[in-house]
Amino acid sequence: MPMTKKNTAKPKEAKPAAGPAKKGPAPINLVRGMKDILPADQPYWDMMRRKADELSKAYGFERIDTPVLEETALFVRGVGKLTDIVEKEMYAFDTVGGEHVCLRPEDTAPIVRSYIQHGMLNLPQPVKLWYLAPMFRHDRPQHGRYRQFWQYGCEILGDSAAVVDAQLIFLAYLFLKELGIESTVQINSIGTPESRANYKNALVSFFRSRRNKLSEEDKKRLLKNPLRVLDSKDPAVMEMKAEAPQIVDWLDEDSKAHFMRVLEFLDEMKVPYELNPYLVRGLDYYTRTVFELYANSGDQDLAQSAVCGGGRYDGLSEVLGGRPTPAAGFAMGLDRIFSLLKEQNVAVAPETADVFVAQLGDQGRKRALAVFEELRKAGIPAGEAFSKDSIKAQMELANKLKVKIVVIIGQKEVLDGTAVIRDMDSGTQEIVDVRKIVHEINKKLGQVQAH
RNA sequence: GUGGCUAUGGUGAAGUGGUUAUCACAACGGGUUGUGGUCCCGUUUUCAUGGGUUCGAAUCCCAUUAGCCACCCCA
Repeated sequence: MPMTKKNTAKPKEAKPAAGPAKKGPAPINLVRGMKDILPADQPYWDMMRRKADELSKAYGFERIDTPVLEETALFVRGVGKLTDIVEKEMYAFDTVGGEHVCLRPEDTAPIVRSYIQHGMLNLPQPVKLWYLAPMFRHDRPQHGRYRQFWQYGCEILGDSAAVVDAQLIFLAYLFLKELGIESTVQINSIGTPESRANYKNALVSFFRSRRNKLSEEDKKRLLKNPLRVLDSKDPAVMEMKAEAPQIVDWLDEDSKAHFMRVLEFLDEMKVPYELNPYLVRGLDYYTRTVFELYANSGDQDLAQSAVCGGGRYDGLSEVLGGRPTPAAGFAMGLDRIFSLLKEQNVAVAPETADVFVAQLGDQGRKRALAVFEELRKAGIPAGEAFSKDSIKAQMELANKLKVKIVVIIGQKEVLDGTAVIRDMDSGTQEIVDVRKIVHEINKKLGQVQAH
């Protein structure tokens, strides 16, 4: 559906006698970066929603929904003022009441905000929460990257144990696996803010001495967020990286021990992972464990093959004005998983009715309405087209819906107190007592299933 | 935000300067008013938008918009 007409303010009325009246106002299009999830794709989304619900519950998480709109300050402080998300990707605006608000770009900060505001520290710790909701970032759209995108995430607040990190990673891995997507975990530890600061200094002085080899982009990064230089795809930097100081060597003893324990648990749970000393995350709140999950299937070269990101964020609660609260979590990009599911042609069971209620004539229609309702109450979902008069059109529709049997009620049947039951595969029909319709249909469905 | 590629009915395509723009699928209607899947007939809907070059533009040029790819960043 192309058609674009944003700047349509042009006066085009100049020629009134141009011919037959045509074209009303220009069609309204989707806002850039937005996406409709159409009925044909819903089965995939249902699969993901159901799996998220099932696994989260099984692992002791409780659902939470936070508002789409939050105070802008929440993310400026939580995610980090200098991160790209906050600096240039937020849908931020002032309300008529003068509040500074924005569409949430992620859900971890809001959840911590909620944890603090509702005194969840008085609940038995840890508090385990999950969400499945749309997020908003004003990025340049691409396949698998939209301005409104859906995330499934889990957060564990109030627990600093290494096993928590591992369990979250395992859960993310399991979610993908059970949807039929094999993935690999990339993992690293970025220590505490203090140990990281030391490492940053070492890194900066390392690259400073080789400053002339850096691109303009990387020079800027070196000033703003030195860790990100490690992410650079510049071949020159990739080479230098090998000699650059590694963060593992700068970790404090506690962080190192924590990291080792996380890895041990992952080994125990047989989660395939790769240590990636260059993995740093773009959000300021992370401490210690950071990880990303990549789908093995799909196009490996695609920049959007990262489907999940997460880590530990022990300092976030304090930054947001709460008590020190260790925590960790992950966020899963459902739009990307959806594309993978679709590419892999994962079988999704379309939800179709087995029965169709067809009617003929006004009397027939009235009786059919009652029969339809009777079936519904009996737990038999049925298709219908009560607005259509032609039996032919109704049969065509029944055929397209791939129902197994059609109940036909016309004038004659109303007078006789009967109904016609047609087996759509064999084309055979039988006349039954309309008062026993539910029983007859159940019997018939039982026979059909037996084949 | 930067660069590259692309843009033909609802969908997938053909058409690279010359008359009424082609095909398939889909949708809707019909094949004498009580029966689907096959078949036959018909109908609706297009050259993304704006401008330019030309006797003539879907076709060439420019701008805009959008999609995709890479970067940036991230899920």
